[in-house]
Amino acid sequence: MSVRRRPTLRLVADRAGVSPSTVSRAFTRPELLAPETVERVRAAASELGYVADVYARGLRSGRRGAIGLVVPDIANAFFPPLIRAAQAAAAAHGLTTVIADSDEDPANEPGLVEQLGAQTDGVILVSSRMSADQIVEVGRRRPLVLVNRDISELPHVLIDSAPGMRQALEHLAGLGHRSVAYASGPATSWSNGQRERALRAGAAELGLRLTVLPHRRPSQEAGHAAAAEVLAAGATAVVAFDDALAQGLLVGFADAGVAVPETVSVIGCDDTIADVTAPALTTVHGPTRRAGELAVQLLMDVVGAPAAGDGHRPAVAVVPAHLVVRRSTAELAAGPGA
Amino acid sequence: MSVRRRPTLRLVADRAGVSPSTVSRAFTRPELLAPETVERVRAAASELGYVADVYARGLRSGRRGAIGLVVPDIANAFFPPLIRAAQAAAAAHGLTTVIADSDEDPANEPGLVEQLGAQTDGVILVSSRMSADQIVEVGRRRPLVLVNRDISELPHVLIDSAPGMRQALEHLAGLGHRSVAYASGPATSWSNGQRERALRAGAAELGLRLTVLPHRRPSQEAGHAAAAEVLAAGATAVVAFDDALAQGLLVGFADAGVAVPETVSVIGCDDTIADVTAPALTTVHGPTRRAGELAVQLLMDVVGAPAAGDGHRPAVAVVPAHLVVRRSTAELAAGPGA
DNA sequence: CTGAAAGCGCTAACAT
DNA sequence: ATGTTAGCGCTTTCAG
Repeated sequence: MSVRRRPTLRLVADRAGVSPSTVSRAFTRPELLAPETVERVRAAASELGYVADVYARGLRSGRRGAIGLVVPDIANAFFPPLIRAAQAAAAAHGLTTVIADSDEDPANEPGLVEQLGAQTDGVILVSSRMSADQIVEVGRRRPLVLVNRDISELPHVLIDSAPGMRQALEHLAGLGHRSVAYASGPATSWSNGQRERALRAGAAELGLRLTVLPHRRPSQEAGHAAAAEVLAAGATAVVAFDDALAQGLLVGFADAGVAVPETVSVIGCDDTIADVTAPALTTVHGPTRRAGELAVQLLMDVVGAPAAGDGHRPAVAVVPAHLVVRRSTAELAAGPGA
Repeated sequence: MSVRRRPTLRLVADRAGVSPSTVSRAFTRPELLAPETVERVRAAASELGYVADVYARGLRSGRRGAIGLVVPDIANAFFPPLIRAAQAAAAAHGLTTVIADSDEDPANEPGLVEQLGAQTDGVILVSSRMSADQIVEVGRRRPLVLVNRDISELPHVLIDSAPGMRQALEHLAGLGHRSVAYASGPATSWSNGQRERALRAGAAELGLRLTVLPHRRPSQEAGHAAAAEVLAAGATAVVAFDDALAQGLLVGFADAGVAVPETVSVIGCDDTIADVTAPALTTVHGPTRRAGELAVQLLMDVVGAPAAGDGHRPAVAVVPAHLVVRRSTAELAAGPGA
């Protein structure tokens, strides 16, 4: 049970009858060696249970073999799929992923990015709450890729809700709705701004009346409180910033004795809890996993580039979200609004 | 934008007019230095933006400054709270946390534990699906702490559902129920076995009839299918292995036109989605966060022990789960059963 | 294609 | 209380 010392490269070298450098090359640049040598070394290594020491390698080579990922809250259902995808993509490049959680506090982010930056080859910052200036500043020191922040100085991937928002409006219009409310999310959220803009544009084009409700924290409680405002606005349908807010609306309407979807239709966003609600939420689903993969890819590009950013402008990837119709939206029946 | 070289300890030493070892000590063992020296060194360091290189330090000292955490699936709502708590506890010890995801496949676990073991000071293996033998084997090489696996050879922390199960039964009995079903989870799950045992014992003592349904994957679909079996068994209440299964039951009953909680009461387990369902689930809540903290603490003990496990038997921590009453359980009204 | 030699940046004896 | 010395285990020129 006592922790025995791990075999070193030197030991493998002796056993295989070669020099230490050859063992090193057998793992890092096998193409430089005679195939039979590679095989002999590998055999010796696996007999001994040799695994290269990540720290020694990192020290010598400067490559850390890891990437960092900073999210506001692992427990928020939006992030884990993205995390998993990023982790898988990183693993495909032979890299470990270190995850940090800023606990929803932007003040924690610089330290986290700094710390992870020091022990990884680069970091992916997801849905940062920091100001653009701060982000650019931390991005100056080490390779940094953003997700869901639109800052041209840095490479980033954006989940574009606009197409989904547009589809939501078309769906509603097709069901006969004429007056729609938007239950806004946080004022500082890039995604919220983007969603509101898409909704305004779409409503204008489709001839729908759009009432934008005040900014709210994306929580169930906040959604509950918003239900009355939707009714007061005379809207027969509501699009919410995210599924948590939408779920709150569902409960709010239920408590007020208003039937969903018979009397009012509800659409969420993010598709995080949508199939667990009653009724199942019609929602805008974003390709979160794809975003995670792309972020890793962009990071690999930055890390790979010799003197990044001196000639090229940062890469940007945009992935579109789309509507998923479930049970919380329906044809406008009689005429309950006003 | 190009990534400039980080300042080294040597540089700080020159600027502060001291030797490298003094700089090192100023950060790792300041109590050995004159306070004014410590301050001078720290000032120089922060002017330069110096941060110790984790890799060089790890190589020299043997301490990695990190712990590993292996879970079956980050996207499963049960794990993130535990992860966050463990991360916070580790950070309090000055340690980073590296998370790995076995993707629900026990075959991935040994490699992950091995890999993390090499680059951390020890690993926490949560809800492992490996056989006990395999676990003991991987635990031989590096410090390992288990969560929700009861293996006496290794330190572990268990979330004990028994008290919660007992309370669930008492709650049901108090509401007039006499016949209860248990919707089992995976056959290989330690937690499932524990829950079933507690239920059998409790039912016997309270004079309730208990029908144990066949093992199922803990998914919503599986729960949906189980609804009919509950009715067929003549039970007026059902306890499910977890909330996903319970949610499936809720939907299954709704589809069958059976009212919850009026006609049948439903109790979940884990409290992962319980406040989002309709009706809100009465469920058994386990102190997941506490379990995460304790796991880190046990790991610290193992890591700290000079020659671990040669005299002492591995430490074990057990934390009890308890019932949280919400809206999916109610008094038995008329007499619908049979 | 393979080996010898020189450190990466830090910490831990060992000396003062 | 601080400086000196010697590497941790690996990769990487530089020579063959």
